[in-house]
Amino acid sequence: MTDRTGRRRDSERRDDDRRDLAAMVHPVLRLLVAAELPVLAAHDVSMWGYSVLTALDEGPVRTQATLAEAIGADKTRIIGTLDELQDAGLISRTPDPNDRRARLLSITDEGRRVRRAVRSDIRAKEKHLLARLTPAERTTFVRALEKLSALSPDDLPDAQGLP
Amino acid sequence: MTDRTGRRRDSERRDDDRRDLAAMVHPVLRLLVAAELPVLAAHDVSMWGYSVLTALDEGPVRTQATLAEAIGADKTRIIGTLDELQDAGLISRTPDPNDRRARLLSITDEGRRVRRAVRSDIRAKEKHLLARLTPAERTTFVRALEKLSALSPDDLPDAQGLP
DNA sequence: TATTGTTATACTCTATAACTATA
DNA sequence: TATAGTTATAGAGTATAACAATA
Repeated sequence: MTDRTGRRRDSERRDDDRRDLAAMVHPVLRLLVAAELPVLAAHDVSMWGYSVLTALDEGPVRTQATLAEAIGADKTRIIGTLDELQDAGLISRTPDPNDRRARLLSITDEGRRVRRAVRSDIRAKEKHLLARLTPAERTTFVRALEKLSALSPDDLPDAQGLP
Repeated sequence: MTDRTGRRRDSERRDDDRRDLAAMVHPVLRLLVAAELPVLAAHDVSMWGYSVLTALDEGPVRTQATLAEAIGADKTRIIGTLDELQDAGLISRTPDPNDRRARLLSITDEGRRVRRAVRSDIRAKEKHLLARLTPAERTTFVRALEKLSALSPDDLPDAQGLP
């Protein structure tokens, strides 16, 4: 049934023998990032910059902290990114007249153009990777990813932060 | 058909409107890592340590560089990890008598025990996450991950390193 | 006093290169 | 001289805390 080290033979492989999810997801992410970096570089946008453009293309945001949280970043570390995007004319960033502490953030037409150009190039590369899957696998894989990526850490068991 | 900003309404959503894969995979990995860290801490193993144990549980390895490459790490950065694992008695690490430059690496019985205990705990947490998917989605998702995680950077289009 | 954004500091991770020991 | 491993250094990325402006 099992060999000396406790591993099952291929013919008897069960779901149990698979690697941990993280051990599979990590290389996949590495692959995707490797595919994206040259595209981003060609369009002169950083990874965080692209993430910001994507978020703002969904609609404007009233504070930088909100935006930072939306893309899973620290509020202090997107500042440089916002500076770059603003200098490049890809986003607009002005103090809220009603509360001058906050910065109204929105994507510009040029920003939208760049974002979509980048996305189109990335899509093309993703297509090559997803071609390794059957059409049915592709659809299900993407839907599963959408579901799982929408979860928050609070959805983990025992994830209630210690008060 | 599309609203002012070019977004389609939900009822007409097409595959095209999905986020980029990396934008979905990244949060999923974050979630998985958040789930794993407390487990690893409870067993006094680092993430890299666990990765090494997993690799060595597949069988012994003759050089550290080989092991490093197998787990996608730099050969210099697993040294500390190997020190810890060895001190904890979880791996054996001895010079190859035939070529004393190389280090024969293998997992110990205790290492195997720890690795499996960790894996079992991680599996339990993964189960909670995968419960968000239907059984059919689960199976397909895992299989798709297995396929994609097996790809190398060379499988990307235009990935031929410049000579 | 509380909140938003910014800057400064330190800390972690990683990569590069220099070194040792074997061959 | 070439290879495996180690150590040292520096660099990038990130988080923490202090600060300035506004409310």
